Amino acid sequence: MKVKKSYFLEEDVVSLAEDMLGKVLVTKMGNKLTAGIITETEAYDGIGDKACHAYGGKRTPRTEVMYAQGGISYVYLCYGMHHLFNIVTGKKDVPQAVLIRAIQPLKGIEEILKRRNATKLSANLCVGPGKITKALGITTQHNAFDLTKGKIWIEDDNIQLKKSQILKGPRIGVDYAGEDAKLPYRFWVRDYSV
DNA sequence: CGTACGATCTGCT
DNA sequence: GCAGATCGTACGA
Repeated sequence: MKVKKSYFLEEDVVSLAEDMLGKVLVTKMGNKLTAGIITETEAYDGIGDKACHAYGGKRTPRTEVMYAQGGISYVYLCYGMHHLFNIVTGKKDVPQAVLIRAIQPLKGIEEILKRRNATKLSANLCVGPGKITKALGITTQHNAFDLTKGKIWIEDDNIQLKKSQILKGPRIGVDYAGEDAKLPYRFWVRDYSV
């Protein structure tokens, strides 16, 4: 079932990033339904986190959406060509977000393959933040979407993961963040199989 | 207004 | 393993 708004508000962003492993990210673009199990996430923890776009309370047209109440999307363009999908969490004016880095394709596999320009499933097909947006058809047009109402949502299908399957470590590509680059804010599932 | 660069991926070697 | 792709955003002038 679809998760409620309150899910995105009640815990801190780091706990949520870990908890989102095993949840299902679903998009419905036109009549194309695609979904995948979330297998890798990263937390970006507000104005005190040097790796966060809102570090130091920075507010720009791009980051503004992170200051809204949780439960909406934050999609932005990276390296001029990749759309990265984040889930805003927490209270209004607290700019936190969870970056979805990898999924395991679950529904609409054919459509996912078509969008990814692939002919068969492979281990790396939807591993990497730029790949999952392409696979699910997410672009910057889907920025600031309400994840409890629109064409993008999160489902809790009660998929059980063992504690021992969940690993954590430093985030990727945030070397510029100094000490904060070392924080264990990245979570992923190992040995994942359906 | 001009410019430098990024929470990356792919294809070729 | 490595370079090239490719452009919105942020920031300084």
